Amino acid sequence: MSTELSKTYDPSSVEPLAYQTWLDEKCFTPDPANPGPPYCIVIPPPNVTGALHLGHAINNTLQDILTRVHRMRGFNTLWVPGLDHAGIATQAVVEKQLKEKENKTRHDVGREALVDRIWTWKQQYGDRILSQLQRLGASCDWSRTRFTLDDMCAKAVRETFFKLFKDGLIYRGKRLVNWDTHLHTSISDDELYTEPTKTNLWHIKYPIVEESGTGFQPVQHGLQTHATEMTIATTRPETMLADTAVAVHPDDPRWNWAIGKSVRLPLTNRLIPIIADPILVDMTFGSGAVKVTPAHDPNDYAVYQRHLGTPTEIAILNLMTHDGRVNDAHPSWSSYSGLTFAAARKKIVEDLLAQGFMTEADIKPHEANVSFSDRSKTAIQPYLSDQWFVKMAPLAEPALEAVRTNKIKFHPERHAQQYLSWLGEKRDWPISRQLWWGHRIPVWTVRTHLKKGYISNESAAGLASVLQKSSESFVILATENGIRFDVALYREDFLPPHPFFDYDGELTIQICIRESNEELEAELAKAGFIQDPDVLDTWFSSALWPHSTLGWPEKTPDLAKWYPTSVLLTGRDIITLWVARMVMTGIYNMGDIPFTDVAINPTILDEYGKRMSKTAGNGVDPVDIIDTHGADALRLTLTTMATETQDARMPVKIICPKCQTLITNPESNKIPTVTCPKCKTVITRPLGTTTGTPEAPLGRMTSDKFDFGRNFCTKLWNASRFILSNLETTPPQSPPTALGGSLSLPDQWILSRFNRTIAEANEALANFRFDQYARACYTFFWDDLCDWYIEASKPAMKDPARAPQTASILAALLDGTLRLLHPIIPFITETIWWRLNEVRPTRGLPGQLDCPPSKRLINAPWPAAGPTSESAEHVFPKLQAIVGTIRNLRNDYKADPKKPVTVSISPPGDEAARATSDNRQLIELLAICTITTIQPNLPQPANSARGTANGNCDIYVEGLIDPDAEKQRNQKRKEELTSEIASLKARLSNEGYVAKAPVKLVEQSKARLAEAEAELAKLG
RNA sequence: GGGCGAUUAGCUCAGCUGGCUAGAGCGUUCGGAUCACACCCGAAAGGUCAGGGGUUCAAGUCCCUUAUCGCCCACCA
Repeated sequence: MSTELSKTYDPSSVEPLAYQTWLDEKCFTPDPANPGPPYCIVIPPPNVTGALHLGHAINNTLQDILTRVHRMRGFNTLWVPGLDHAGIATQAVVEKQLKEKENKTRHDVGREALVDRIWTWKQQYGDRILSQLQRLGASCDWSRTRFTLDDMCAKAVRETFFKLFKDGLIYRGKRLVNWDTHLHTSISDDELYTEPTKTNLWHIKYPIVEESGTGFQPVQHGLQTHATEMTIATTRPETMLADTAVAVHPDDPRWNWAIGKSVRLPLTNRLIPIIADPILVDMTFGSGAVKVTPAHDPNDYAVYQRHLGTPTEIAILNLMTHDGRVNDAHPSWSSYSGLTFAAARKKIVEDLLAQGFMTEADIKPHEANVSFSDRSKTAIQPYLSDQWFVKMAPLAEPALEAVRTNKIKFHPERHAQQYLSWLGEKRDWPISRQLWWGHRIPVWTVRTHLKKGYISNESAAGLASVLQKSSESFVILATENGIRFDVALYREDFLPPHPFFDYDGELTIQICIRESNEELEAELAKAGFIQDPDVLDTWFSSALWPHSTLGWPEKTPDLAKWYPTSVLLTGRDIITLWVARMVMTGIYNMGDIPFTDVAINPTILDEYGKRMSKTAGNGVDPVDIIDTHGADALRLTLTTMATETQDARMPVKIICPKCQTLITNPESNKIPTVTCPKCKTVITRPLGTTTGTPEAPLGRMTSDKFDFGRNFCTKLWNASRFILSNLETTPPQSPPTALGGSLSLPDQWILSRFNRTIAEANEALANFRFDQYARACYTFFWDDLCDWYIEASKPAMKDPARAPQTASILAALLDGTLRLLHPIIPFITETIWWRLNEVRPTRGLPGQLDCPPSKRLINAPWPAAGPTSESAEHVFPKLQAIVGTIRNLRNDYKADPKKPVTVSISPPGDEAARATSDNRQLIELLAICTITTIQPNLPQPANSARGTANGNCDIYVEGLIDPDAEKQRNQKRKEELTSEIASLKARLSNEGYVAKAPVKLVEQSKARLAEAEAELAKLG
């Protein structure tokens, strides 16, 4: 097969071949036994909710860059790919689809069937995601692909849960969840939307009474007569039935005298205390008195928790049934029980009015933000429920320490703040979810009665037999009255005379089983134990990702080699949810941090400034871009966008599938189709998981931002073709590139620039400044190599004496450029490399680029930075400026583009004159001119146009006679110089400047002033 | 309300620890089918660095403040 490069660059013919070659040769699959220091990245596992968008593309491109760079640097490099089951989100999309297509709820199909359907979905989108990553060029080790629900991860999840349970870090507690009273399910915050809703603010009078038990006497306070009732304002009057306190601000003179007294709750006759709570109550809002309904309002629940265990502890009453009606838990609610909350509100308002606790004037229109369920579109209710929690304090402390002591570093650093402040709160982590898609909580529970000395009833007797069978595979926890009854121990201790067996009374017994064990579970079921129906928060499994993917809890060679991993690359939105938790579980399970660096990549926004997201449906499929621009172009463009700022905006257009017209993408994602303005085709918008129909084909997206990358790749392709064609016709110098003292100025300059670029790339990569890395390579290749060195090499290549060495340098530079760029644009560089290997198998730079080169670029060593030449980098730009000045004059005077002009040059001194003379040919070629004289202090020839390069080198172009143009030029130049002189003079006459600024700067200013004045004098 | 960030050329963005003529790509204008490349080459125009204060010999860069926008978190009885 020929590796010859086609005349035009076509990514679609290059990319699949290169990728397949890497796969075939197992370039991505490392062996832990191989030499080389470990380098490992674990992918932030994409959710299987849908396909990847450009946000994922940038994240994965950057990971691939680090992976490829380190592979080239000789590290034993592993990039672990994988997927996240994304509990709530995935179940939600499948349930939504079920509803739309079959009008069924999950209860209609049942747990097992729903989970099967979700697996089907996972298969479809999981495969899609992996193929997207491959199109992108990700050099992941696909043989190690993980999924957060696979057996390996499940084992890690079970082990971690068991460990936490055993250590007493998992407990059962109450929590307010968002309850969908229509679907009878709790839903996540993500599935809520709030809408300003017109409602009322009801002002209800609560009579104040002396402390409970002393009768309902209106309050007299000292000599002053205080109010005998409190007016509280509420948007939800129906919840008053479950009020358990009224809160006021302790500093509020209107009410603080009443703290410790009570109110008689209207309609129920219950006495509830007046308490002080400076956090809940805003003195400036409303009446300054707030009703507290802990079971039905998140803020009020927080009040309940704050006062728990203090003298002002308050009660908590749940008013609601699971379908959103008033329950019958309290006798005083009897006239309302069974009513929906809406109906109860109506009746309560009527009753309050009738009984004089409120007048019509106390009902005022109000607009409030009401939360609705995205799925059922009904108002959600806060609902008190039992949940599992992880205690954070013991886990958080070492995780905080790891970042405080710089064992883990964030890039950019500022993101550590978010991590530290969130973890610092140490709020317990609710880990149970009322879902079916996820890791089932491995706890079996029974409520039973124990009698002293023996387990009394049948189910508990069954327990005894279960216990006999099991080894160290379970932990028992027995609780009563919300207090942990400490009997949690291993089996060998779990025998009489353990205090457990002396307990007499009702007990809730929880058994956590370490590993999946069907036999044991069957025994438990027989003994009346029921497995918890809930599943774990999806973050519970992803928190283990860096060690679970490497095989933990088994002691695998992978784990030994690659844990801790090296860098975690992710978006800033999950620093708390994910990064912090990985650090905690990593330290807890492994005794060591999961990674040493956390690099945060920018968030990709759409053209309207909204975050690209799967659920929002404004994501752009990277494959769309790969099809229009190529994967390398996509990668390069994204890499240059990876700056330290946090956002990157991405304007996109929809391509009309019929006429290819580019259509502006509408902002609202509620618009499902667009119409092509040209051919009037109706197009389905590519929103998340939408697919086209025959009537409305799916549009695809593109963006001209990626022209940047495509143009660069084309340029690289063409320049390579040029260099290769030169190499084909020039005999190789042996040994490869003996770069002796015969180097010309351009040779020295370009090699120096090359070495500087390597150093810049290294530094940028060390700082995770991917944009700087890409730009350093871009500038070197295009501006220096193509625009100057290749042009300068053209005459050299025609000179038989100089051609072999020039060719060797070109070969080395192409080789080095390909190595430097490979991590960013792997496909095209690999393809060119193959051809270069054929055309010039021996090449290199001693000590920098190895020779013979490796067969595949992906395995080629990263270039070592060589010496730079200060003098070459000082002198060559002066020649560039001379060329620039001549070109400028040619343009300004409209010289015939093909005809050389006659030029004389007056450099500022003998040394400059020599350097100019030495490179006369180069200047003549690049500026299309013939140089007649190079001499300091040259008077201006007659009929010549004048320009200045480097501030002090006069250049005269003869034969360009255009008095008007000259006048205009001179005038403009005079103005520039005059203003520059004025500002320099002002600066130099500033005593503070001359006294305090560095001497070097002052000298420079003086020199520049002299130059400018001299030039102005010449202009007359 | 708390936190983070942004505001620099028409657009999208660089500009590190303050240093003297603020850069790039695209777009625009002018010129160019030259034997690597028109997805190209050469040249040019275009910016009181969001507004206002302050520190300093010197501010796009540091500090304060105002405005607008974005994201994350907490969300107002």
